[in-house]
Amino acid sequence: MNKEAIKKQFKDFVKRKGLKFTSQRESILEEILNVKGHFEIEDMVKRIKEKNIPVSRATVYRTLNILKEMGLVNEVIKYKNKTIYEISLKQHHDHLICTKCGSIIEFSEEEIEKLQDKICKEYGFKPETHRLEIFGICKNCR
Amino acid sequence: MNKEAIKKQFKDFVKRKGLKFTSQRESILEEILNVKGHFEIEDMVKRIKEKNIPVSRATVYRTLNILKEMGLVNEVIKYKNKTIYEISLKQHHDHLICTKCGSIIEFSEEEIEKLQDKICKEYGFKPETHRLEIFGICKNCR
DNA sequence: ATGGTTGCAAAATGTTTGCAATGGC
DNA sequence: GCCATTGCAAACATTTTGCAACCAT
Repeated sequence: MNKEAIKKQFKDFVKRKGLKFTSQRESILEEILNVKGHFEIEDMVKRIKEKNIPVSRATVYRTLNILKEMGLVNEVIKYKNKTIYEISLKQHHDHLICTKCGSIIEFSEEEIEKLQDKICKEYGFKPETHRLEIFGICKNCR
Repeated sequence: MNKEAIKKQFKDFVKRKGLKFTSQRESILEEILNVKGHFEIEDMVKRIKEKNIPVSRATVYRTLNILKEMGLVNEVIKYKNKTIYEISLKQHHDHLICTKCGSIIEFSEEEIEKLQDKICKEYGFKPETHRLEIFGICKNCR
């Protein structure tokens, strides 16, 4: 999906909720779309400050919450008391996190998804999202 | 494993590291052993305060870090910016977390563990711990 | 006696919020 | 013009830390 289509999707979502499509929200979305992989909010704030885009930290946090609700970004990892997000355009995947260098490697495994569904059924649990994080030492750091 | 054995194990670990086995550390460990399931640090602090055990918040945090390093407790969940711990005596398991009532259900699935090992091998990644959290709505809340 | 440990309060970190001014629609 | 939104700073929540007094070994 291209950027314009996503932007429109966001605009529609916002309007449907009776909210407004402001220049700040647009800027934040654009910045997020520029990032390929994962990001932390504080990095996003810094990036925005560096580009002199007039958006405050509070607005970044508030917009991220809307985007999360909309499902365009996912809270993927909680590590060292920080939340790391990613844009959720790709197929679902999970993460290997190197405890030495902090690098994050993505993987996806259809089998694991299936097993999770099976388990949820067993417990009468209706899954919304999930997060599988494997912590360890990556190839480079070994 | 019984409490005394665990306590000894902790004592040995601490000494091996050139640290000291203090009454505060002992009290904290005892309190943790009294809890069956999961706990948040602040709850632990409250519990300790209520029992008039002379241990400060800072010491609870510091001791938890030692216990985590030792592998006796695991950071199991990061949810709403809180860390939830559990004692890691039982077999490894993962969690279903109800986003409505906050209840945590444990499950374990041998197959998932195996698949994770397989993936780590593929990536040359040496796993240390992992965390699988499935968020959704539990049976009761549906 | 030595050097790790404690409690305290202050600081650090990440995130949320109240409020007056602003700006979509 | 209405009402959501913004920026700011203050508030919050969780966790860490500097330091002087303390205590296990």
